[in-house]
Amino acid sequence: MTTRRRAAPDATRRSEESRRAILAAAFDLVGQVGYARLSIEGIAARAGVGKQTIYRWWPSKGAVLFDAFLMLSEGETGRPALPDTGDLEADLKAVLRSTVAELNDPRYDEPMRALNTEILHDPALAAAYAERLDGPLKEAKKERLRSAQRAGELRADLDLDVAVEMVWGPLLNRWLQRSGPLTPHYADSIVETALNGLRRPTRRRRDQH
Amino acid sequence: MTTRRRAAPDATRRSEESRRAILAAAFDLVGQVGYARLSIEGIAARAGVGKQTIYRWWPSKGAVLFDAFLMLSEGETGRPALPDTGDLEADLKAVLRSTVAELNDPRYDEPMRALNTEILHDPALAAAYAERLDGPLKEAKKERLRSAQRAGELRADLDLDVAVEMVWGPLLNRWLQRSGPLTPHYADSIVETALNGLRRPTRRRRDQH
Amino acid sequence: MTTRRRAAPDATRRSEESRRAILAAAFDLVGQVGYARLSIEGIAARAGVGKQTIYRWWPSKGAVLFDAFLMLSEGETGRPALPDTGDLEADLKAVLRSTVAELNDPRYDEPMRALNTEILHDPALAAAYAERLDGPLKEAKKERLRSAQRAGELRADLDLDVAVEMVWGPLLNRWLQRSGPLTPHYADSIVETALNGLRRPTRRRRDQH
Amino acid sequence: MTTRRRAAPDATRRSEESRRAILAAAFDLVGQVGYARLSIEGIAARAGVGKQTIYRWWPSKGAVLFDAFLMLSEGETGRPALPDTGDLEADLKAVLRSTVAELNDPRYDEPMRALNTEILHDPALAAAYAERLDGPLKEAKKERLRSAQRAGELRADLDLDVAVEMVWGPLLNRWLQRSGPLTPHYADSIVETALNGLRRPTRRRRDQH
DNA sequence: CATTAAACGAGACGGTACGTCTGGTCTTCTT
DNA sequence: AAGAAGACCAGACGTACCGTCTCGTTTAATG
Repeated sequence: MTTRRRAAPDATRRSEESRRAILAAAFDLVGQVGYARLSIEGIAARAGVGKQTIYRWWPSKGAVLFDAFLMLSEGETGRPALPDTGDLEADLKAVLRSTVAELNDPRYDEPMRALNTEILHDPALAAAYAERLDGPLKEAKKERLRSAQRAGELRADLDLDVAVEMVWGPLLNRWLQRSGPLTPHYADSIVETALNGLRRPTRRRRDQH
Repeated sequence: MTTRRRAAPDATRRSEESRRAILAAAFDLVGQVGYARLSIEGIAARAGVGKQTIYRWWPSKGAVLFDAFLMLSEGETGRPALPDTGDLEADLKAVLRSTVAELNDPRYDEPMRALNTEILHDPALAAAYAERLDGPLKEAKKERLRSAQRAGELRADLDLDVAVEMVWGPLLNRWLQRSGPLTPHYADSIVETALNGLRRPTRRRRDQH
Repeated sequence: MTTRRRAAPDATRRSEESRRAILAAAFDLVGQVGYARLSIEGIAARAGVGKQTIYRWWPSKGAVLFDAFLMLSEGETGRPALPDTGDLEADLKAVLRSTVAELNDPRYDEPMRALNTEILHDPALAAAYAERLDGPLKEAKKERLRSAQRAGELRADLDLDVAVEMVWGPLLNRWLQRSGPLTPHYADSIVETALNGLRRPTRRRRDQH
Repeated sequence: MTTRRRAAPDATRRSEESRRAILAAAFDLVGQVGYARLSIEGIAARAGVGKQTIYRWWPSKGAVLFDAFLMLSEGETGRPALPDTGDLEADLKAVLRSTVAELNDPRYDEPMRALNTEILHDPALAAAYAERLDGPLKEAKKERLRSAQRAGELRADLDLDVAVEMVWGPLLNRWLQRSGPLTPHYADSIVETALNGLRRPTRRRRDQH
């Protein structure tokens, strides 16, 4: 379905070169000056492009940024997968530790905060994010959990969406709100707590075996 | 948030009336026009106040908004506490269900998103938030968990900070990123999963008793 | 006005239909939106023509407008001539009165002002105007004066160019600068003043005869 | 009568420094880049002024230019007067010759063409021009003619407005339309022709004395 | 008649300037 | 001295056109 605004630009004539320059400029700039000072004018100037070329193809600053992330993620070949050594706990700890490292890297921190700012206020962008950027990643996470489920490591009746959020939600939240330090130990702690639960294990009845 | 520039304004002469008008205007406006279109000019005009009066007492738009929330929260007397019926699971479910309801209320949704936007980009504001707004609430949450811990409901070796994040992190994250619907059932699901953990319970050894 | 750039376009293939549509659109538009808001894009759109077709055949907006006037004037057959009843004063008054009427007609006023704007700033266009649009008309004016000169009505040593300017200059100037009302009485007044001169007639010496 | 748009700027707070800088910049720029390329942005940049400061006080580019001319003309002390040696013809020739020189000076040519362009299209500006810039000058011209009239040099029944236009109209018109060269000889020719008229003098009857 | 090269409509492109809006500073007058 | 008011410099906003440059698609002269 081709929803069109105004005079529907002709995508077949679109300049691929300009598109890439714009996305690269947007990503670079957001890392340099932060999201608040990121401007369409700045992107256009840095990309060597007319402003109209941005306005013609993107509805908002956030949409440009989103596509910039999309371009990066599409650079990665194939669909993502989490390591599966058979030891779920170790695998999750490894993944969360690397996520922690990434979030502590200022090269990724600022752009990702910028993207999250837009998602926060733009439901359409949030949907696009959920589908195109986070989607494949989340599927990989669920797939890893499903594998562990089949191996009998996880409860059979788990809601995998909730399970994924239980592992990654605390981490992302602490990052977004800066409510605490992001350390490898914290990553481990999340995994252990999520896997074991908060509840004190109760004694099993004797005849259970 | 009375960060000061230059020749420190004399707080004793500060107009309490203007201060309240500004904070009220900020809160009203952010709910009406959204965060992106919230402007200092708009707040000043709505509050019937000169722009300089805002710049004199607050360093940024976010700081005004923060103080607006602070004013609201200080309306609530005493320090907050979670219900404690002795049944942790039921209590948490009740609290999360009411949080879900609040987040679904458009009157709170937009202003709270606005506040989170600022926190996202301003570490100083994030610290202030952690200390003055979220702090007391988080303490209440931890207190409820501590109580359950004392009652033997929770593991003794729990890191309560992580435990709190395990319960509220998924919820806040789903809200911020709009990555799924916020339903009462979802609230319940979080609580159950967090308490029980993801792991399939292993059989206890017989000699445990 | 077929000034050419680059690889001279092949005039034999030129679309007469497009040319007429462009000139008509230009004339219509300048009357509707005024000269300041007349744009090549607007002309092209109104004429149902690509912009390049205009840029291919005309060097400037003014050149298009000039050709539009030229097209109109060439609609009039043969070369123009002023009435010659033998009474110069009456003939000039009649002509100036009709010119006054034309200049007061909003249908002609705006387009002619537009043309004069361009002439004001573009010497090449001024030359083209002098040669192709105003030229024949001026020749007709001079011819009428020459006829009167032959009849002994006018001084033998008159510079006819100056004489023509003496009659039409004041009128055009008042119109361009809106420095006064354009009335039939004004037309008469110009003719009388120009013919008789400003100077008070001196008494002739007796021996002149 | 204080016609106001929007929120009526408070003229008492107006920055005289900015005003002068803007007018000077406008005059300089129009002489350098011509009227077509004169832009509000350019004026603001050259004047070291925010664009809004121009938009706040002037309705159009032409109005700025007009005020720039006005500032210049008000530099001249007192009200203008034409020379009056008692010999009208000589005085007029001197004045027209100096006008011719001025119009041939590129320093004045371009700015004055620019002003005339605006007058051409903006009746309000034309009225302001007639009243404030051209007005005093025209009054001086009429005064000189009136003096000659009193001295018996000119007809008693002359319409002085028409008379003035008869002398200066041809010159201005030839300048605006570039319909011929502006030479000292041309200046003389106009004066002579205007004074003597086009008509061949008729013999006086003998009994006139 | 098919070929073919130019003109054509369409419109994307890098740009410039528009007129508006807001940010943050400074000044003036009032309370 | 603080506050309301608002002018100021600065600069981004989103739009309109500029003049150039492809794109296919007519269309007219030629081989």
